[in-house]
Order: sequence, then structure tokens, then C-alpha cells
Amino acid sequence: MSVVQKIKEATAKGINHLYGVSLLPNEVLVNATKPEFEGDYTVVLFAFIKQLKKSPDTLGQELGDFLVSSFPDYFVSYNLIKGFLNLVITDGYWLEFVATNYHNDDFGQTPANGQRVMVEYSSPNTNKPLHLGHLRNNFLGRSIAEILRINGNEVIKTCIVNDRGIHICKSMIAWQLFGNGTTPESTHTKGDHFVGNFYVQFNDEYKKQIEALKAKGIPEEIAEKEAPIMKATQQMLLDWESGNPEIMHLWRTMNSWVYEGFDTTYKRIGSDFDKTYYESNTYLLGKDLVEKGLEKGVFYQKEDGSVWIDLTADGLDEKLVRRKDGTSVYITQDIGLAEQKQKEFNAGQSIYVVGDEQNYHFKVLKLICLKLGLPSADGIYHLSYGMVELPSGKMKSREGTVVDADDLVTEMVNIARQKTEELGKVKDFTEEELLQLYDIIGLGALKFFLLRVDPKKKMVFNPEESIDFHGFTGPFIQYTHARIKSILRKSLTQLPPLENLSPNSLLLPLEKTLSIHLEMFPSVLQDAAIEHDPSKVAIYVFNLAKTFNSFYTEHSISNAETDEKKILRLQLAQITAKVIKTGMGVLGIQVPERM
RNA sequence: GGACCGGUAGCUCAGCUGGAUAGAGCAGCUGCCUUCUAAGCAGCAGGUCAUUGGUUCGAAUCCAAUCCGGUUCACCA
Repeated sequence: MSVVQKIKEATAKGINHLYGVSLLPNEVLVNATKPEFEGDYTVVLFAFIKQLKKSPDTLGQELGDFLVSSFPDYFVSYNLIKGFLNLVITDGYWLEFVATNYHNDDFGQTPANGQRVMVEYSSPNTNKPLHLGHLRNNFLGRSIAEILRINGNEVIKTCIVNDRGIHICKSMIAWQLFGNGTTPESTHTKGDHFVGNFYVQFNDEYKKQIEALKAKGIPEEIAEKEAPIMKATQQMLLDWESGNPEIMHLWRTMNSWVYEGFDTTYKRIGSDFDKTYYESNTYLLGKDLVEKGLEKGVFYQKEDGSVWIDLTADGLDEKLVRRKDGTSVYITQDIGLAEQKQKEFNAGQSIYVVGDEQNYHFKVLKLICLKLGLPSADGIYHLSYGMVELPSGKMKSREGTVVDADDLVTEMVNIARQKTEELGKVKDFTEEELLQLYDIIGLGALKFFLLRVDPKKKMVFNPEESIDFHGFTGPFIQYTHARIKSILRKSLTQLPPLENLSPNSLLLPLEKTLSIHLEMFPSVLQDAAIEHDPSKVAIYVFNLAKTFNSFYTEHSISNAETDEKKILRLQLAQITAKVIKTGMGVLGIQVPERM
């Protein structure tokens, strides 16, 4: 149990014991004590004074006395300032914590809880390469999966590939028209970029044709529909749906190029999936559910034959679930896929990592699933994240302001190389070790940058300034880890095995501050899981690294004042390194032994 | 127009189940490498928490209104 939890329970017990009032531990507000006051944790008393009819001073004194005398293993003393009861935790508690965890490789890992969770993320289109927005999505998805896993859940990572539809046909048409039989191989181009280029060409040509028609006096709206290349694309979609062998062949070939490219990128950024769904397999799902919904009266049919659900009572609108021609719409296949996932994996929770522009869609999806009585409905959770914008505003593919994922990763790794060479600390590394280090640092900087802010909020990526390796960044934390490892390499060889410290040693302020930070790691992980928010972990690990660096500068570890101190500090350093490694690991970021 | 989200230091962001004098990083300015890695540390400076009211012992945090920005409300996906 964490100290904070202990304080809450002890306080509830104390109030019950002293005044006969029963209180839930979680009704007690416990904060870290502000640095300018004496104490480690603070109980805020204001909430109770009215109910207990006590002055803050009396209540604080009576409660403080009770806590110190009843839980001497936890509390040495207290002081009262206005309604704040500042508690000083015993050094023994922190020493015990350090002694039991410095060799615990699983510190932070919660035992399996029997829950199964699905996390769907990435959902790329197979007509263009991944960009910065996809990176945020991938890093978030991967990270939330790891956070749930470390909290004891069994996690299944899934991906839905949007591999069919009119947008896919656009790049296919363009290849037919302009490709001249070229392939990624013949042009030495990464497959997803190769296909993406044709998607761009489609749009260029389409624009030209519209202009040409407009020049003939045809209104824009009509021109958009009548442009020959668009008509050809629509015909191709029909051919695809009817299974035309030539089109199917082209479709498979071009998609395989894209997958090859995606695989390279995914491998590089560390995304992987336990199960990949393809829209070409799932787009017909959900049709039977429309029938069931009609029978149940959840849906209704209009005169033209189209099927709808009325969500106005829930504050939403009416929503179409089947067109009048009998074909299903986007949301219908999502309902079908939700059911399919349920049948296949029976997970209690199903998380969708999807941009906030689809908030409405997921609200509707969950509501419909609930009304249909799908057993999985309650577990649907939309992990909605904000768009990544540039200083100039939103990224727009039409204006060529999209930041390509592969380019960005390459650039980050190059900068990592450049900085590393400037510092010249790892000149003895082999070429292979160097390349690995550049990857770790470059990707670490990028991932940390995208994960350190609240997922819900949109964020600005400034290519000039965002690529920083100092301060609140991944490399700063990686550097802290490398420093610790350096000490441990040197000191552990010449030291007897670490032993438990006598509990009467006194902790210096920075030793204690570090202990306090380390001790809260499990509750941070828990909080991150509950909130579905990796940034909580990022912020925590940064603060931990900062705390360690202050400690490191102030106190020598290998030349500590006494052997006891040396052992204690080595233990602290060791836990810190482990927590950094685990915490960063949960963010999908590796930490180097040296840098 | 309806619904939802956001507005905190020059910039990027924490803090938001109400609690002590609102915190980081970057940028700017001062110091600190003959001692465990200076990708570091210590410090200075920087704020009408969009605005106005309300709720109360106490509001960046809750409520209302207003202003500004965004997303969404397709027989698109």
C-alpha cells in the first residue's frame, strides 16, 4: 500500500475513533507538502471542520496526536498551519521501501487481474504514407496498451486497415494512367510512398480536369462529378465490389506495396498488433444487426426503405444505418466489427484510439451498441486525441504541409547522431552500437514529445523548436538513466552485495525527496490507466529524473560520507534507473546504458 | 443554428473530484566542469489563469453569461 493510501485510511480511522464519524478513506484529501513547509504529506482538514464542529487547530492537534501515537511506523511528527496538517513520515518507512525494492525488477507491475482489454489504434489508409498525426496515434495506442498491461490487464492490440473504397481506387486509377508499369522496386521507392505519389497525381489531374470543364462553362459542382478521372474511379469501385479479376489483382498488388512500406515504418517506430482487421473483410459486417435492430424496434424504416435510429432523446440526431439501396454505411460496419471483436476476444473493455474529429461518431456507435444490447457495448471507450498542428496551422495534404512520418523519424535520428558526435562521449562504440543509440535517442525524443501532453488536447509541433534534447524531453531522461548506469557499473563491481540498511540512519532531504518520488510510481501507473493518459507517466518520469539529477549533483554516491550512505545511495540510484526504464518502457521508449 | 472541446509566462505545456505565495521546459540573463557523464546543476527575470458576474471560510479549478479559436451535426469514410 502506498503512503498516501495509508494516510487516508489512518485519517479515516482516526476521525472515526476520535469523533465517531465514519468516513471513506478516499474522502480524505492528501497532498504533497509544499516545499516551504516542514513535512512530506499534508492532510487538508477544511472539509471536516463543519461536520465535526471543531476548529481546524483542535481537529489538527487531536488528529495529529492520534496519527503519530497510533502509527509510529509511519509518522514521526506533525505540524499545523491553518487547516493543513503536515505529516512527517518516518525515515524507517522510506528505508524499508528502498530496501525491499532496489532488487525488485517488477516494481510497478500489478499482478494479473483477469481482465482483458482490446486497444485498436493506427487505422491507416492504404493510399498514402503515414504522417505526424499517425505517429501520435500509434505512440498513444502502443503506450496505453503497455500501461494497461503493467496494471495487470491482458491486452490485445488491434489495427483496422482501411484498404478499400473510393480513395483507394484513386491511387489505382492514377497508376493505371500514369504508372507506365513502374513498381516500387523499379523506382527504388518505399511502397507506401510510391502509392501515395499516385494519390497525389490523381488529385492534380482531377483538379486540371475540373478546370478544363469549368473553362467550357460547366458549373463547378457538375464538373466535380463529371470529370472523366472521377467517373473512371467510381466505375473502378463498382468493378472492385463485383470482384472484377483485373481490378482485384491491381488492388492486391498496390496494397501489398503499401503494406511492405508500412511494415518498415511500424517496425522502426515499434508498433505491432496482435490482430489486424481489414476493411475489405469487415465492410459488410453489421447487416444482420440492422435486421435485428428493426425487429427489436431500435431502428425504424422510412418510406423510401432506408433504416434509421432516432437518438434525439439522447441529445443527438437521427442517424442512418442503412441506405435506401440496401447498402450499409460506415457506422454499420463499425457496429458489426464491435460484435465480431466481442465474439472473437470477449474483452471487457474495447478502446479505440481515434482522433477527436470522430467524437460524435463514437458517441453514436456506443449508444447504438447499447440499444442493440451488444454485450460489449458498455466497454467501448473512445480514446480521443487532438490533432497535431504546425505553427502555420493544420496540416493539409493539398498544400503539401503534411509532415511525413518516415522523414520526421529520419530527421530526429540524424539530429541525435549530430548531437552525439558533438559531445563525443561514445567514441569507442562500434558502428552498429552507434546506429542503435541514434535510433534510441531520436525516437525517444519524438515519442516523448508526442506523449508528454494530455492526449485530449490538440498540440503544436514546431519543427524548429520541438526537436530539443534538453529539459522536458526524452533524451534528458535517457541521459539520467545512462548516468546512473555508469555509476552502477563502476561501483557494484567493487562493493559487497547491497544489504539492508539499519533503520536508524537519517535521510538527507534530497535522499528523502527521491524516495518519495520513487514510492509513488505504482500509483502514477494506476492513475495513467484510469485516465487513459500516458502523459501522466511522462511528466512523472521527467520529475523523477530531475529530482535524481539534483540529488546527483549535491551528493556523491561512490564517495559517500559513510559506507552505509554509499549503499543507500546506490540502492536509490538502482531503483531510479529501474523506474526510469519501466516508465519509459511503458511509453515505448528505450533507455541506453551509455550515451 | 444545435452539440462537444479548448483559451494559464514571449513560446510549448502542467495544475482543473475547490485548498497554503499558480508550476515546468524552451527562449533571455548570472553563476558552476582538476571529484560518480555539463544532453547536467544552482539562481534571476517573466502571470489582470480570455472577460464579467455568481456559489463560499477559500475559485485557475464549480455555475451562468459573453468574447475568441476548433471539431462535429453526409444515403462520405
